[in-house]
Amino acid sequence: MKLTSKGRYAVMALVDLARFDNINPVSLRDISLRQGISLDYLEQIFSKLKKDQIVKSIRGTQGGYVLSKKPNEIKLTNIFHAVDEKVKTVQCKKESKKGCNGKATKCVTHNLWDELETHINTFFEKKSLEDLLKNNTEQRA
Amino acid sequence: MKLTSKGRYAVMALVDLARFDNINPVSLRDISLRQGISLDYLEQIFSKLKKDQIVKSIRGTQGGYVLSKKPNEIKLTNIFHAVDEKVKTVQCKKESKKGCNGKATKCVTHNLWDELETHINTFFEKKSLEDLLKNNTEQRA
DNA sequence: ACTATACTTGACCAATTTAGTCAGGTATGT
DNA sequence: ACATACCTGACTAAATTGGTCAAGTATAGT
Ligand code: FES
Ligand code: FES
Repeated sequence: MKLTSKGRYAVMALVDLARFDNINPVSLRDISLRQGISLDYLEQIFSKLKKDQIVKSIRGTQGGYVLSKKPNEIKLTNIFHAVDEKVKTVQCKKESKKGCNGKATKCVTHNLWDELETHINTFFEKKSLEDLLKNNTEQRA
Repeated sequence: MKLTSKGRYAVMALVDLARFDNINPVSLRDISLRQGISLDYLEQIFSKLKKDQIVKSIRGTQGGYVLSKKPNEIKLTNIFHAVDEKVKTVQCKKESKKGCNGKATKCVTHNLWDELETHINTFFEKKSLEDLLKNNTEQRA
């Protein structure tokens, strides 16, 4: 089970954005430089974040991105959903009654993986961008 | 974040084994048929489980595999460790002081991913094979 | 009006990982 | 002897990841 860079980068970038967008929009170039993430890759990520209305874009010189909501309203769940970083523990179709290897019934471990998925998602639903900002300033103090 | 088949199959196979090894060793062929997992793939998995002393093997006709420990002593952690299904949320080296993109310090989200990793591992440390057996017989009742 | 900045879109790709298969072995109970 | 079933290592097709590249479009400042 591993977290992909896309998910990790999305959160890194948004924390960066949240810290610097107080006055002006933040350009992806700045985030790219500060966080060491490829600019081209960031553009892909932000187009998805925009589609889910987590950020707003301002074009032109001095343009950039701004958060659409307050940091405490942006949960990790929302971010991950936007960039298609989903937790997937089972292989069987969720809706179907069929099991994972084409069996007629759900396999012996199906419930376990469901529990696991819930367990992980709970974490993502609790954590907001604000939590991360707090954590970060505490560290610097 | 997704669970690989190897990890899922390992647990499925061990639950199956735990349910049927009361009297005789269980052959991989039986597990393969019951669980719908490729025999060749199961062999790879069981060689790892054996290396970590989760199962014992008995060769020859009427041979097969047996659990080395009681179901309540086998945690998911042990199983996953054996088959190299590890939880990996950060890209940076754990021991190194350096961050994930070659930066001099840990990135703004490092602590978060660490927390996440702990959160997931806690689940794996709590759950034992026995829990799964119980769950399964309850379902059948 | 021009230009630099910065968002926008879509195609493309190399490297890695996954989820196996295949081909041979070796040990052992009957 | 022979069938069963473990054992070992090499190999591979397909998917995923983590990007790059190219060609735009919109806007602020001069
Ligand atoms: S995981 Fe859903 S049936 Fe096996
Ligand atoms: S995840 Fe460890 S430094 Fe970024």
